[in-house]
Amino acid sequence: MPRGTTKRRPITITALLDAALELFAERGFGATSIPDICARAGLTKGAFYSNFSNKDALFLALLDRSWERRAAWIGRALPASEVTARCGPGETASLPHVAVDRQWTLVSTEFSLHAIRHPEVARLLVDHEQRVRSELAVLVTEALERAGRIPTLPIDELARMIVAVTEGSDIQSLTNDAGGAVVHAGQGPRAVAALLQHFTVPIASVLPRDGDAR
Amino acid sequence: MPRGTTKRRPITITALLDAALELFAERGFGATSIPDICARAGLTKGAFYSNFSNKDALFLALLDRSWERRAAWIGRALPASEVTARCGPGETASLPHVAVDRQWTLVSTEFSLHAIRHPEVARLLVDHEQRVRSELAVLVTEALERAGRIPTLPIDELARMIVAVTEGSDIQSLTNDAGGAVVHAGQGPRAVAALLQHFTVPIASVLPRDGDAR
DNA sequence: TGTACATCAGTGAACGCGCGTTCACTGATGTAC
DNA sequence: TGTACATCAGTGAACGCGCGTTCACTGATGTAC
Repeated sequence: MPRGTTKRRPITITALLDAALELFAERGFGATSIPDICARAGLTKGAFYSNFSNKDALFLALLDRSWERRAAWIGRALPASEVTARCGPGETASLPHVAVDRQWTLVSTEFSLHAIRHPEVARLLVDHEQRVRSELAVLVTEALERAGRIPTLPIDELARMIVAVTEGSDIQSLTNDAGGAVVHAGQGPRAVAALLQHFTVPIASVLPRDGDAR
Repeated sequence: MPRGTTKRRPITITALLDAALELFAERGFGATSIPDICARAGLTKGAFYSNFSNKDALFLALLDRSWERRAAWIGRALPASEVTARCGPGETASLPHVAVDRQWTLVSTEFSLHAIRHPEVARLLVDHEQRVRSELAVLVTEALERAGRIPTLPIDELARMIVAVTEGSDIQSLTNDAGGAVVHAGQGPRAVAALLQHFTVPIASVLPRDGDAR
């Protein structure tokens, strides 16, 4: 007599989430119906209601799953910033061009709009963003250390600005090249570089030099 | 025998656009139905179809009207930037806190998502953003002149970054304070200040000084 | 200014369709022995 | 390993509702004289 979850259930859930992610990116959350999602997943509507109470619940489940994947976003954003931290003024022009993740940008922006309109979702999102910023803060600090610089404001605030400028310029890039397959990050990395430089100082200007009296 | 537009029509159109703007901000474009809009405007569905062919057409008309109002956004963003341009490094902490326009941020972000998904709308949006950046460029240039600085990259690219960082941090601020009535712009102005400082130099370092030989 | 009348703009009933949701059912899954 | 069977997970038909859209109509608007 089966009690716990059977092996079929996670397969069904994955199929539904995959289908929903595709459709939310293609058409948007509001323009996607439950029958649409089931058809794309190759399942019936009953399968949907057996796993989620409604479209909002699926949205939250998708949000949960997507958050794990956002770690990849940080990995993508950081190499560019790292290059930057080593650069002097005026040398930031040749940053590597990072491709924008169209699907993630569309869906996460829609998540944000949804959160702004539903305070109980916003609380979840704020918690998540805090976790992402913590991870980002570690990576930024390491990159700055290697470049011999330290931040002049709380690292969390710096991370906040980096996230804001990246998301803003990702949307801008997608609008500018709405039809194209591969979209590049436009001015984003350059602006991040400017932030990293402006809100840090060389470590030498803070630490006592060799031979300094104490 | 009336031929042109009667005086009733613009009143009806304004009522429909006002209602749509409110509802799109409250619930989002996809979650707002045509009957919703008509009810809020105090009109019947026939009035809607007498003026617009469908919800997309109304969306474009609203976009058109909202663009005029975005001039106000520039006026709101600039004073903060202007203060900044006068500041030296480390003095950017006390920037005035600008309130975020919740309705505009929500609707314009949804416009952007809509444009990314519909290339023919994206073309309209790109044209508009270009016009906004031109206006912004003039204002930024003036502010920098008063501060005795000149940009080290094309002014349009600088304007692009300012728009990206402002929009990104507006959304972030709204998420962080989703319930509140008045939302402040968070790290946005500070990041703009950093950009203005990083991508400009004092005019004195470029112009020949008094007494320099030619 | 006033009246007659042509045209316009919004009304409200009607329609068919697809949505969200429910539920009796059946085949799949896993357990006990 | 094999069989019997209890439970689970997805099926698919059914439902009522509200959506988008149409259209004959009527009161409002503006013109001609």
